[in-house]
This record gives sequence, structure tokens and C-alpha cells, in this order.
Amino acid sequence: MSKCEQCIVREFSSLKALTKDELIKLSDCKTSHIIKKGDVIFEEGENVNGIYCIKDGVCKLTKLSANGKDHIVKLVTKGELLGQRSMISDEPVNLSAVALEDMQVCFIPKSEVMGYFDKNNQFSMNVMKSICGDLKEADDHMVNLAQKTVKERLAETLLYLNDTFGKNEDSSLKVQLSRDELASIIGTATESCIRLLSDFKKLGLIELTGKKIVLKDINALKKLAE
Amino acid sequence: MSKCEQCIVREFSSLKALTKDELIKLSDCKTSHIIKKGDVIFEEGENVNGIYCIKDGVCKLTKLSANGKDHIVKLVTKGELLGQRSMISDEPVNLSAVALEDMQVCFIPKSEVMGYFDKNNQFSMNVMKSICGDLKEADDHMVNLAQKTVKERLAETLLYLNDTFGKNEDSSLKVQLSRDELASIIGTATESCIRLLSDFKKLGLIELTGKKIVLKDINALKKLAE
DNA sequence: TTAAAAATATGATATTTGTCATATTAAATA
DNA sequence: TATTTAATATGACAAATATCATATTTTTAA
Repeated sequence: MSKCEQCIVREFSSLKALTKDELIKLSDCKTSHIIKKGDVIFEEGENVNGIYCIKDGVCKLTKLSANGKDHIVKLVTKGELLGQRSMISDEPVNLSAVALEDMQVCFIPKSEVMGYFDKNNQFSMNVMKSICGDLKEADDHMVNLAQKTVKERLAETLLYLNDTFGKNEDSSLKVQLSRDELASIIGTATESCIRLLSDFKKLGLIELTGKKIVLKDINALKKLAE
Repeated sequence: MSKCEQCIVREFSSLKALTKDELIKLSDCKTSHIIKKGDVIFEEGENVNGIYCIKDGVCKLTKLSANGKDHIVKLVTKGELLGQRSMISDEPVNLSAVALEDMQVCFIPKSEVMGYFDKNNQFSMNVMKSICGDLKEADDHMVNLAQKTVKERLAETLLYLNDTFGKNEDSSLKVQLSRDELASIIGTATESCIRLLSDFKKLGLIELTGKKIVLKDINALKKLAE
């Protein structure tokens, strides 16, 4: 079993506050998992009873809406934690987590994590800050959904994917989303999303090759996103 | 200066975890304020450096969008706290707070509150749970904005106002919002909001008398909201 | 490899929502 | 109270977006 001490998740997440002793104990109680693209890590309504550390890969957090469609609330990538809100609220998770690519994750049981809250104030503060960051992001996202047009949201989302997850060697966006998934981030019909991508292509803003998307004119996209 | 011990805010908020000693100290360092309807408590981008306790009244939390319109992210009422996220993140507030009716609030400086985090674990957990609740609410709200029609969102918002803030003796909604404010909760143009209210009235779902709104057919509204 | 299934693309059209113009009513204030 | 200003209301129209149909391409799996 791999040690937690040099893990990328420890480096970037709230877990960076853990002491040597806490890390050794953590190494013993965690379980490692390989998740295949498309696999469900947990589903809305489930009792997860712990948190997941993402060692590698990206997943989407989705919520089923009343009309039966999934909405993608957030993308989460390596170095980040999953399931904190649910653990703290002591409630079932309110979102589903599905792998967008092959992933490596570790699971830490709730009993272990709750101990850190009691004994390690810095850890508590880190978790709080991380959740506060999510909340601020959610507020921003909300206002965008309420006030911006679909075109603006698409441009913004493409820029976000570029900034957050970077590019492949062929300079296409690293995170590959289906048109359907892209539509469910920006909150529109799949056809509308496809149509706007075609428009962007015709305007020379992007290049489309199968699922691959290359951003050709970042400045123009920024203007479109306002 | 009034004591914090019997205050409604202490009863319902994270502050319920404070000890007798902490409460006595708190009574000394807090400042009380009367806020008039329409007054700004704080503005997006400001450094607040503490939290507000709402003893009485309701306020709106708004965020300016790129197109210059305000969006109402959340309504906050007596017994609740304001400014927690900003204080924990150590950032300017990301939302403005404006009184919807006359309010009584107390301000507790950051230095005082941060001390509780170090010494009182139950207080920390309470704050975390409260912010986690906000985050879950924000996720729900986000999906509604992305997936529901304006009509569905209006019906849902009317029901929410009824459930959360209750009715006056004349059975009209207690929180009085202008059509403009209502529109900026549901994320639509003021005229569209007005038009849909008229439709609801014609269908016998609500009654309109000036600013007053009476819900006549809750079940039909529930069906409309899905 | 080939057939079947799924994803992407595009046209035609309907519906929803926004915008602008203009009444009408209510509220503020001189 | 009278006058001004702001809020509410409604019509006419334009723009944005969704829906349905269908073609094309890509992916999956027999």
C-alpha cells in the first residue's frame, strides 16, 4: 500500500495540515481504488461515510433535475477531495460523482477524518476554507446561469476548461466532454450546444475534430464571454 | 447594551455552542445597529472584518452580474449570521447585503470570532455545517436556474417565500419584494415576471393587491413548480 | 470487418423569453 | 393637495432557445 506522505492529494488539499503521525495512521486505514472512465464513484442520495482523495483523473459532480436531466454542477480533478460536505452535514451526498477519465482515488473513512477535526485546528480551517471556496464558486456560477446567454456561457466554459485542465500536445482541451456533457454544464439543450460550437467554428474561434476542441482565438472568446 | 445570552441569534445560529464566559465577553465587544429598509449592510468587494448577527428583519444578498443587473443569491432572516464565508476565506465579501425591511443587527469583530474557532470545536463544527447547508442550497438553486423554465421558477419561489417567511394576518406573503426583486431571484426580466404573475392571477393561483401577494392555490403552484 | 448503436450535425419550426413602447397605478415629496 | 417620480401592467415585436425530424459521422460490439 502506498504511503500518504508524498501523495499529490496531501500536497494540495486540506490534508496538508496533517502531522507525520496522522499521515502514518492514515496510510493504514485508507483504501485505494482504480476507477474506469464512466464509472460511478458515488450516487446522489447514497451514504458515503468518508471522503475520497483524487490521486489522478477528473470526475464530474452531477445532480438530477426534476425534468430527468443531469446537470453538471462541478468538475473535480487530482489533488482535490470529494464528499466533504456530506460528511460534515452528516447527510447523504447531494451529488453523483462519475469519472470522466480513468482515475486513481483513495477512500478515507469518516471515523478517521472526524478525529482530525477534533485534534487539528489547522485541518479544520483548511476544510472550511475549501468549502467556502466552493460556495463562492457556486454563487458566481448561479449568477452566470441566471444572467448570461447560452453563447456567453459556452465561451466562458471553454475558457474555464482551458485554464483549469490545460491542453494536450495537439493543443486540444485535455478534458474531453461529450456535447451532451458540455450542454449540461452550461444548462442548455444538446442541439443548442452543438449549434453554437458550429457557429464558433465558422467564426474561427475554435477547431473541432471529433470530440477534440482546440481554442484558436482566446481573446475573441473572452470578449464573447464578456 | 443588551446581553447576548437570551438573544434569538444565539438560540438558532452557530453561536449556540458558545459558553457562558464566551457570551459575556461577546456582549462587551459587539456593536448593535439599526438598519433601515433599503440600507446597505455591506457591499460586494468590501472588507467586513467580522460577522453580523440578524436579531430582526430580512435582507437580500445580491451579486452584480456582468450585464450590470443585480442577482439575488439568497434571502437571510432573523437568527442567522452574515459574512461568515468572507471571514473564513479572509477575502472581501463576494455579495452585497441590503435590508428588505427594518432590521436589528449586531456586529462581532473578526478577532473575537476567530478565537472561538481555536478554542471551541463545537462552534467550528456548527459554522461548517451552516456553510455546508448554504452550499447544498446553492447546488439546488443552480440546477433549478439551469433546467427549469421561468414559470416553474416563479411558482417555486412563491412557495419558498411562503414556507420560509410565512404570511401576514391578511394571508399575504410576509416578505414584500418588488417585481424587480422577484425577477432578480428567479433570473428573468422584470416584465416577464410581471406578465407571469398576471397569468397566475388569471388562473386563480394567486391574488395581487399592490405589492401584496396572496397564494390561493398552493397545490396548483406545487404542480407548476414540478 | 460489418452491422448496430450512439453521438454529432443541421434544417424547420414552435415556444419561451427579452426588449421596447406606452399606459396605468401607486408612492414620494414639494 | 398637487405634482412628480417610480412601480406595475400590457401590447407588439424581436431574439434566443427548445423541440422534432432526419442526415451524417463515429463508436461499439457482434
